Amino acid sequence: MMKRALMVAEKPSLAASLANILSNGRSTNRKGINNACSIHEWNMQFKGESVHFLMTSVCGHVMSLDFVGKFNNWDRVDPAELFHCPTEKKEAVAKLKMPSFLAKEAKGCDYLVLWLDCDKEGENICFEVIDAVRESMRITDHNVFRAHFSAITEKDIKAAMNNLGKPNENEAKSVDARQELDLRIGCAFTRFQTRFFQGKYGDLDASLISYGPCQTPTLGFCVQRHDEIQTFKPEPYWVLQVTVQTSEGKEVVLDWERVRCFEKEIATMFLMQVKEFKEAKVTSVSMKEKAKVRPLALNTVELMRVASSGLGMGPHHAMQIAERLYTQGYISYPRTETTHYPENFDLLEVLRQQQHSSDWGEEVREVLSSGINRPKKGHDAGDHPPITPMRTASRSELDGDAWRLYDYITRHFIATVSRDCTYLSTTAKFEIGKEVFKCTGKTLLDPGYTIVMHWQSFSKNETVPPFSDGEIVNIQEAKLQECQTCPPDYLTESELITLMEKHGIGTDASIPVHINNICQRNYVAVGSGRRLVPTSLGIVLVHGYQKIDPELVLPTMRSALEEQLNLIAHGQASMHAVLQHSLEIFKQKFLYFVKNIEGMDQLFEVSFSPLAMLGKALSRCGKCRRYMKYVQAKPARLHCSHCDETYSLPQNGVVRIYKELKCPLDDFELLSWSAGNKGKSYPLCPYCYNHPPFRDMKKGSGCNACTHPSCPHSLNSNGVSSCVECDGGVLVLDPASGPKWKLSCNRCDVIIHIFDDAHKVAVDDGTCECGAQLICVNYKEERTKLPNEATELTGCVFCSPDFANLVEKHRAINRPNRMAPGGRAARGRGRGRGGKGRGKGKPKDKMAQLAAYFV
DNA sequence: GCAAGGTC
Repeated sequence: MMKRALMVAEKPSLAASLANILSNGRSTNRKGINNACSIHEWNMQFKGESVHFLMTSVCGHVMSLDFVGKFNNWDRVDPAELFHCPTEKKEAVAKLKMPSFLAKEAKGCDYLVLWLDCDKEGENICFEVIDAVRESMRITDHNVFRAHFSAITEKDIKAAMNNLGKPNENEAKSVDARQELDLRIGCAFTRFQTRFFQGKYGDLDASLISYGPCQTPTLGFCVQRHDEIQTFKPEPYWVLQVTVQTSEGKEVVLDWERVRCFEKEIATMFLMQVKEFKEAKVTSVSMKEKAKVRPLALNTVELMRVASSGLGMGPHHAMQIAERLYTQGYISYPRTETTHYPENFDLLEVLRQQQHSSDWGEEVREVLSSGINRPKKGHDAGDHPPITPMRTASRSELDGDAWRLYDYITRHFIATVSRDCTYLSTTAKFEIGKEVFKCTGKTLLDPGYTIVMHWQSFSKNETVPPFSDGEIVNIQEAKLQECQTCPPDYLTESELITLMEKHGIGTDASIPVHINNICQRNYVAVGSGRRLVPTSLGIVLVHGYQKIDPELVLPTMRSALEEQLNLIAHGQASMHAVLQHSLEIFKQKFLYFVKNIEGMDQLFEVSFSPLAMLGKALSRCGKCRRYMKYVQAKPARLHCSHCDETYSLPQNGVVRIYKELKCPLDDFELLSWSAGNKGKSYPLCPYCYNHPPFRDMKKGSGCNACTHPSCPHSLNSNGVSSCVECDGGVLVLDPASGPKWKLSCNRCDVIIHIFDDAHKVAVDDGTCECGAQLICVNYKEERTKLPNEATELTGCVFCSPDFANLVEKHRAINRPNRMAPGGRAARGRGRGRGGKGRGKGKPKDKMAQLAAYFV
């Protein structure tokens, strides 16, 4: 039987190109089970025999790192634990079913050839792929290969195929280490600061106060510029300005060679000296041919810079549009670091496609007829060719921003093969006494690429009148001009991208994400000219880090971390050693930060208002009976200033008091939540919403204990009875506890299990002499445990003899009393074991589920 | 709900 080889690329587009090259255009194509990846097949000689090849791809990382389930609970986990708690790899995008897709295609394969991108992330994905196919094919040292390629060209790809190597485990491990460090450090700091400041201030206007080794230094750049502006002290200075008249009577303003002077007396002295003369003498006229060079081929970072500064589009938005242009076939792959066209890149063909364009066809035809200029030598990062147009588009087929981006990409491409713009730079020097002045001008020789990139062309007034050596001209005016030094302006997005690139913060793909993050988290706002103006939250955060531990916000922190990771990649240190070392350092930094958070808090105090000062009284607290305040600013929440407790609420809706009713479990006044005017509303108890009373009930799952007519927890309904073991306690029937039904008291620690295997249990309308509500139980006929095969029984769990055999009453051990005098225990009741199913899901689903138990 | 990195 013919042997089979599975080949895997990093993304579908690359799999298609590789298959096309390797099969000489003879591959067949089918969709994979996840509908995202295609499989290209053909036969080809390999290792001396004909082999059936399958070329497919992943979509970036197959797996991603996360904490194991219970450590994702912000309430129960101390963020310091995140530095050592267990982690696990989860499928990066569950709906792509990537591991099972790969496993399926690997079945019956004899070879695995990895065509992941040739960088550390790609190396890491190699091992994710190997892990995914391990069960389906026998993986040995001899049947797994790694293709090393530096450009998607026939020459390079075929050479890679003929010279396969092995995946680099050290590089992959360095990525594993990076993932773990980023996860643990980022989440620990984020959770701590979010909790700390959200519990104190009501007008932060941010639901998350995040920290990240990339996003925080990014914010740092913006705040640094803000500080420079704030601390800037304008200084006056004086400029000696002389206007002369040419022989043709034209006025020309000369530039002073000393440029400016910061002392008025001295400047005045120079002026007096100059004033003694009526004429200026031209001492030299020099002319030099200079060039404005054509641009380098376009890569992602440059595209983002231009989109922001030239087109007013944010980098995130620009990349979304670029991606759409790419998938529609208008441009080449838009994520690349490379600024150098591959040797066999058909520049002429791409250019010819554009020659009939009504927008730049004329310029293209000119370039074609005069012959293309060899593009400037750029940098080949070995990833993808530079960004170029792939087919013509007209203004009508692309909408606004898509057209503007396509227009730029195409003009940029044409410019890279156009001539440089050349001009004559003329400098005339003048002497007035001992002072020297000059006047420079530019005369266009050849507009070159600026015809197509017209916004870079010369303005008309840059030419200089034809002075000649030794010429004497009249001085028309000499005066001092008083000026002031100006502060820098806020950082433009384009400048920020340059800074990030320079300091190695983020990658071409993640730079827009980080910038987007700090905007969305309300740390910076985008001002006019796409300048990034930090908000008071952003400023206070950065100043706080600088006060406690400046390294946390330093751009060098990321590169220091990368240096450690490189030790792993180069095999100079084990992953374990590096992780242990770096995690220990950051854990100490974290603990120090927590201990000294007061320093940051002092800054918050000045800019923000404490929760207690904000909001309006809304509903009563179940613990102290005082009114709690509703804080409307994001995230909406309730705050009891007497108990100093904050209760989160469902977001993006309207919260009102609900009929002045109280929750039977904890005496908190009930609220009604509705989504806008026409949206559905449901009642909720603020305490139960934060501390679910039943096991399996997700925090924040909506109506927990309330008096909504259809809510089973209501006293008016069927879920709650009085407890007669204690004074004033309420027995709650846990609707999710069947078939071992459970009633538990919210005041004493009684738990009553009843009617194992009962089909349905409900609290009846009737009341027993002892004061408890009657309980009604239903069995299915075949499973009844009642005398005479009855299927229904109503009675009291405390006194009815009929119930004696069916009730099991005990006291919970170590269960904190929900209404203990010293304040309510934080833990809810009766969440004995984990599990899934009932009690989960959206509020409305849960209502339906609960209702089903009691109707 | 959290990071950063791939990519769709």
